[in-house]
Amino acid sequence: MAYWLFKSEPNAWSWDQQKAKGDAGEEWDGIRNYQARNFMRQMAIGDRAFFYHSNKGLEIVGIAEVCALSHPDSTTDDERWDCVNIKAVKDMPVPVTLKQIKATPELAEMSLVKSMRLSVQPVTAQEWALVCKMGGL
DNA sequence: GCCAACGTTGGC
DNA sequence: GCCAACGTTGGC
Repeated sequence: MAYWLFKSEPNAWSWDQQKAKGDAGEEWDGIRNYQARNFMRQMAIGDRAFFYHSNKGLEIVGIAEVCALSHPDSTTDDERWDCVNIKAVKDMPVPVTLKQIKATPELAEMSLVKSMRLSVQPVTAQEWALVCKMGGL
């Protein structure tokens, strides 16, 4: 199983909205970046992902799971863009902030720090375990 | 709201 | 195929 991180502006699509969708999940559409798309194409059903609030919050607020493989993005006719669906799994008992991540040497290599603008990113097993621990899981 | 970083576009 | 211009993202 692989680990990922999805970024969303809470104004556009928040963790609460994601949770409201329940197990049905929701299409992670609107991605118009090749790197992010390529990562989504690599995802498998059951892969876990952090749900990060950008712009407002700046913290990892929950854990989601990939529940549909990469398919054409329904919000565009442009066939270049694919996306997966994700569903909320659980809240982070204690949200892990960007500030904390930046202050943690073991997490200095995270894409969140290194490639700030990438909206879908891979997370290593080590990073996953540590962030979960910091979040109280 | 500003602005730096960075990805994409398009003219040559 | 290069690179300048432009648009977008996202932290501050």
